[in-house]
Amino acid sequence: MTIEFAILGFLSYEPLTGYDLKKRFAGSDLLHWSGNSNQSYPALVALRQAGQVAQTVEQPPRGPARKVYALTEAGRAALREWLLATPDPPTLRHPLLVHLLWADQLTPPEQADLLARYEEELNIRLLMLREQARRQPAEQAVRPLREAAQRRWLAVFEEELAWIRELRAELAAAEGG
Amino acid sequence: MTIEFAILGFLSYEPLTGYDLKKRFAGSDLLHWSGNSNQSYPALVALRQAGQVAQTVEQPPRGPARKVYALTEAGRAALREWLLATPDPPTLRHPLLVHLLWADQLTPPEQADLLARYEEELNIRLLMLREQARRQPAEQAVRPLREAAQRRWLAVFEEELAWIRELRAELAAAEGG
DNA sequence: CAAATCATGTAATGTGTTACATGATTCG
DNA sequence: CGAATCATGTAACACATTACATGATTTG
Repeated sequence: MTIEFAILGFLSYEPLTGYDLKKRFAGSDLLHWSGNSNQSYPALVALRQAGQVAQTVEQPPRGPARKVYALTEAGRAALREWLLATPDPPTLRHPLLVHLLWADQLTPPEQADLLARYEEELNIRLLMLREQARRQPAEQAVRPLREAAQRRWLAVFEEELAWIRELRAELAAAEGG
Repeated sequence: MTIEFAILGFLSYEPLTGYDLKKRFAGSDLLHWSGNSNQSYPALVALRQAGQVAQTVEQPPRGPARKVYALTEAGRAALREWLLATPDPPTLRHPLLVHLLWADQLTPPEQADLLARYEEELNIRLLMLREQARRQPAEQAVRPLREAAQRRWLAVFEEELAWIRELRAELAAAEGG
C-alpha cells in the first residue's frame, strides 16, 4: 500500500495542498505515513503525472504560492479500484514479544520491571491516541465504516493494555504464591 | 529494533550458522525479518566485528564450509542489556482500516464483499500461524514468557478475526433490517 | 521579538524485500 | 535425474525517517 491511495482518499472530500496532506498524515496514527514532506510532495508530483490529480496554483496577495490539488475523473476511478481490492492482512511489529522470547533469562524482578515499564509506555500511547481522536472535528456526513475503523484502531491498543495487565498479574501471582 | 539482538537471542541457546538463523527467521512471523540472506549474513559480520560473536569455520569431508557462530561474553552482555531496555509500543500497519476510512463511498454490497474477502485472507493467515506454531518442536526447557509471547501473537490475529466477523454481522443487520 | 505555523521542497540514511549468483548434496 | 535443501553471499530496488534548507506570516 502506497501513500498515493490515501492522498486520493483525502482529495475525494476536498481539494488540498501538499501541506494540508502532510498535516493530515501527521495527525493520524492509523495512516502510518508520518507526515514527512518527503512523501506527500513527490507523491503529488507522481499522481499529477499519472493524470489522477489536477494542480491549481493560487498566488495570494502576499505570501508564498499555494499548489492546490484536486481529484480528476481518472483519480476518482483509481481510488474506487483501490477501495475494491482486497487489503492485505495487518502487519504487526511487536518489540515486546520479541523481548519475551528470551526474557526467561532475566530474574523475576527484572521481568516484572520490564513489563511495568512497557505498560507505562503503552498507557502514554493510549493517552495520545485518545487525545488524537478527541481533536478530530465531528464530521457533518455520517460515515459508519470510517468510524468503525477509528474505533478499531483504539481497541487494538486497549486490548494490548488489557493483555499486559493480565500477564503482569499472572507473573506476580506465580512469584508471590 | 535491529535483527542483531534476535540473532544474539538465538545464539544464546546454541551456536548456529547464518543459514540456520535464516531458517529461524523465515519460520517465525513474530520475528518479522523474513529470512532473507541479505540480513543475517551481514549482521553476523557486524556482530563479529563488535566482538559479540565468535566464528568457527567447519570444513566437512565433503561439501561447502560452514561458518558456525557462537555467543561471546560481550555478546551475552549485549543481549542482557537489550533485554532490560524498555521495548517500544507495537507498530501496526492495517491496510483494511485505511480502506475503511473511505469505504463509505462504496455501495453496501461492495462493502460486504470487501469485508468477506478480507475475512477469508485473515483465515488463511491464521491457518498458517497455527500450522507454524504446531511445527515448532516442544522445547525441553520451560520458558513461560516465550510461550506467553507466542500465544499472544496468535491471539492478536484471533481478536482481529472476531472483530471482522462482528463488523460484518452489524453491516448485514443494518442492511437487512 | 521569538516561536509557531504556513508552504515548498531536497539530501542522507536506515531498513527491508526480491531477485540474482554460485555450487554441492540429498531426497523422491 | 529433477527438485529441494544446504550453504554463502551480492545487487537492485522499495519504502520510511530524520534532518536539512528556505522564507513569509501569524500568534503570544
